[in-house]
Amino acid sequence: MRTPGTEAEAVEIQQRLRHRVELSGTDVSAARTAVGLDVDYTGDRIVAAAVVLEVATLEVVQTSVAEGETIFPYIPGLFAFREVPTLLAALDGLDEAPDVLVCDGQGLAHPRRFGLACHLGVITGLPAIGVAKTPLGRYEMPGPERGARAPLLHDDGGEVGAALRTRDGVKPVFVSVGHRTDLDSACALTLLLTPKYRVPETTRLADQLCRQSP
DNA sequence: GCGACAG
DNA sequence: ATCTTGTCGC
Repeated sequence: MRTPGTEAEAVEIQQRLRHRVELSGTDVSAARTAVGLDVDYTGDRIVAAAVVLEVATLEVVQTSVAEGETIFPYIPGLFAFREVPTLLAALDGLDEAPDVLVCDGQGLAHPRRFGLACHLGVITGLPAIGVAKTPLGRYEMPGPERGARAPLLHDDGGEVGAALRTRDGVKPVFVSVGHRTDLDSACALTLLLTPKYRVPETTRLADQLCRQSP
């Protein structure tokens, strides 16, 4: 997918691709491997990192880094166009495809139900979930214990994700389906990836890796 | 029209 | 995302 020249063109691309999202098919909590994806900005450069973990042990299987130029501006709702090209390059550097993509941003929890995790899932054909640190829409507050969850809501009232508590008494993360899985599986996987910190190990390690790769 | 708005 | 110290708690 080339970088859109205008905001309107970007929206058209999302409208066209959104129908390819599959909302079931894989229990990602049974995945053997999961890849964490994140980027870091430095001036007009962008560094993307992919870290593959074995879900059962949380041990690193492989890492990959790619660098590119920041072309598309940051626009909430179109944020994926800024990061997708370099993230795909990082994924290309992996020897074998991971079982699921764990993205740092929204999946269906997006104004057009097509956030970053949907972009990456549909383009790669791999199961994908979005785990964001802040939500785009409204949400109900889950109970205070790890594992508690409450609906993340679209403006039209539909449930597009979940506010999921990954640590007792700590602000929840915002989980949504990206591609080829369901919300229950996505939340279950997120809990497997958060034994100690609020944010999934996949995302934490990818964040560390791209942050230290100038 | 205005504000809010993933990273 | 980034600008930014010390502090409280497990």
